[in-house]
Amino acid sequence: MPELPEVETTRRGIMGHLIDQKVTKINIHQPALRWPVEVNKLTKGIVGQPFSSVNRRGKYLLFENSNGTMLCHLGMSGSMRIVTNREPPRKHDHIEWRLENGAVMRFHDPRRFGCVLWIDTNVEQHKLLRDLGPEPLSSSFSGDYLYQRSRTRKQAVKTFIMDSKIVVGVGNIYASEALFLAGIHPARQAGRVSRQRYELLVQSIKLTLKKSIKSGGTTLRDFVNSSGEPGYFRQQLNVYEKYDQACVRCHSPIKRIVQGQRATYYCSRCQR
DNA sequence: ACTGGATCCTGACTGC
DNA sequence: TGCAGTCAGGATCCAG
Repeated sequence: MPELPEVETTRRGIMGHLIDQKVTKINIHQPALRWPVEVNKLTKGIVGQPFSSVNRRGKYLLFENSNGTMLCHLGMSGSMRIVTNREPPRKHDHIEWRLENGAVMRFHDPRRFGCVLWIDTNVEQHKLLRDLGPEPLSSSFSGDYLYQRSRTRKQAVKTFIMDSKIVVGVGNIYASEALFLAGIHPARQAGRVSRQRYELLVQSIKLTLKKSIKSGGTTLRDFVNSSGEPGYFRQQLNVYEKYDQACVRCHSPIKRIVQGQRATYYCSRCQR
């Protein structure tokens, strides 16, 4: 489910409810997530403390308090909601955090590809974060950067930009969408894209992500924000899940291929 | 160093 | 109705 815009939408939605509110209790109904939740460690780290900030690195959410950092990933089907303490938990609400003002945050994740970890060492050096590429909306993510990193790569440009060691946060939807905007064929070898076209691709990635954040992200099946509402960027998608439909630019039918076990959508006339 | 494939899991949907 | 097969916003791990 969530790519960078959906995670950022979640972060903005939950942040105001959490800051300076002590966590009074944590209930872990299902610890078997992507990695087992370390119940004692996590409980000890967060109960009795308020979170001082909620940050994002790529698709990871980082909840900081004076003891350390709680790191969450929403995986494919995860969402984080703020509800009242009277709302009954739903199926697949695996973890809940109770706050002193009565609000409750719940982590919902049917497929359980997400994770919730407690880190009491330097977060930036954590195994899951230390090798991550730049943030796509930062100035260090430039056409020149992608051009330099790609020179030795024979991999397809689509899987290349989805590699979090290259750049974080570009998932399956936005990779297809950005390549369409930039007019680059998704199967083109990363090492055979010109500097000028990488410049355009970087602009397209930034634009696509920014516009999606403005719309509250993309809901295909089940993404909801912290208030339980869907995102509305789906209406602005040009190619994703548009197989056989007319390209908005040239009207030829949108193609679908599979790359790295993921569906890719593109226009064979507009993208070379 | 780099690449592709298998893998974790549940649910929605399709076709027989 | 039921059952099998396919497909999903991710990304680690491992073999080659």
